[in-house]
Amino acid sequence: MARYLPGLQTRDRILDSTRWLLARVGLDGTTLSAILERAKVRSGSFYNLFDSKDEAILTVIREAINAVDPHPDGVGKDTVEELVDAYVEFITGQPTLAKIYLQTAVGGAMTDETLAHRVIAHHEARVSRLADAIRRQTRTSKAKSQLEAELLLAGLNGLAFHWLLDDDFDIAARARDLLASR
Amino acid sequence: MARYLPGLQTRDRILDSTRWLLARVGLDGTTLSAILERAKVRSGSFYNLFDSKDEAILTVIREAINAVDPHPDGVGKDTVEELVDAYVEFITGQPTLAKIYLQTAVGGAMTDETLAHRVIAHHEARVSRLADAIRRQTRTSKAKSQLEAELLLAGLNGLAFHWLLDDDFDIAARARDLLASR
DNA sequence: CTCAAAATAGAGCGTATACTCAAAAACAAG
DNA sequence: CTTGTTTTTGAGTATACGCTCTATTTTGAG
Repeated sequence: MARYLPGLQTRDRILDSTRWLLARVGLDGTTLSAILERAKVRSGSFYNLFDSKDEAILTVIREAINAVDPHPDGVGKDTVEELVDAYVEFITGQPTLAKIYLQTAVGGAMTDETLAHRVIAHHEARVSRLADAIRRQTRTSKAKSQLEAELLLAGLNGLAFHWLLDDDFDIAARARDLLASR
Repeated sequence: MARYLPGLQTRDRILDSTRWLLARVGLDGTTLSAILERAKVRSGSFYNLFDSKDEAILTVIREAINAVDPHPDGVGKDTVEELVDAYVEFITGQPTLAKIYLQTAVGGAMTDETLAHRVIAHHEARVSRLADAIRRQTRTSKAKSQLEAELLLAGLNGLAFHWLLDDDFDIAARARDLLASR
């Protein structure tokens, strides 16, 4: 058995627990004791692996932000439809991370400035990638495709927002409608 | 001086304080002592006027949800443009309440079930009102205008979302673009 | 098996929170 | 002014939080 494996395993258990709690009960509900109980770990072990409770939480949130951007290798090749599908799949397939992502964005809690910038940066990256795809397919001007991408992504975020409120909302169908209505 | 006036005034001060704090520091930061300090009220007075801290917070949140729906008298008359303008004005003019509204929607914190239903109900009311306006102007079918309204509102929510992240984002201009792109 | 390093356990600490309550103060009608 | 009511005060309580620390157990290479 590799040497530092047990520690890494409990670290994973802690992050799993934190991720689960963040999505279900939000930032408030994600208390240390809740994390510990779910991860079956005692506080001493926790503080051998993380400097603070916030470190565990920020680790999970960063992971959520990164997860919004799929297939980083396919930049410059994918179609608009593929990008929209990828977004919907992310939202519905990983509602846990999706919720955390949107919660972080709306902010209020977790007043970490750098986190907000990170979300903005990711948002802009997704806009320009979408704009590229639009430009490749429709050969519109750069400014126009940028605007179109911005509006499309706003629509998708709005749909995600609605879906989080209402599980029965058919986000995939509405995303297709959104694409068709362009 | 009217009899129960002083009590009502401190009640207002408390709600003002709560509203301000909810928007600036979020739900977490809105502690009792923060509310008390800002309202210049001691805990005893607070608990003469509210049963709990949550009661004050929920009062403010309900107010925020209701504020999303402007001019309830103009139902059946307003144009799509007017409704979109009203939405943008609400968001930019009352960012405090807007932020609380979106935070409530994304949820996580404040696990009040009835609150989520309230947000959904309001959302649906706005969709159908928007759909009516669309129908009046374009004479499309009921189903089609309903869908169009849903997508338009999703777009607006997405833009609001972006604006909350980034103050410099020109939500009014983008909302106009969104209208123009239909 | 031995033993040093790694990992866990869990009692305990300081602090902040929401909330209570008895007493004092402010107030307005008679 | 007197009096009963409303309002405010602020010390005090119980609880939950994040976190520390030492003792104990587990681990795995030699």
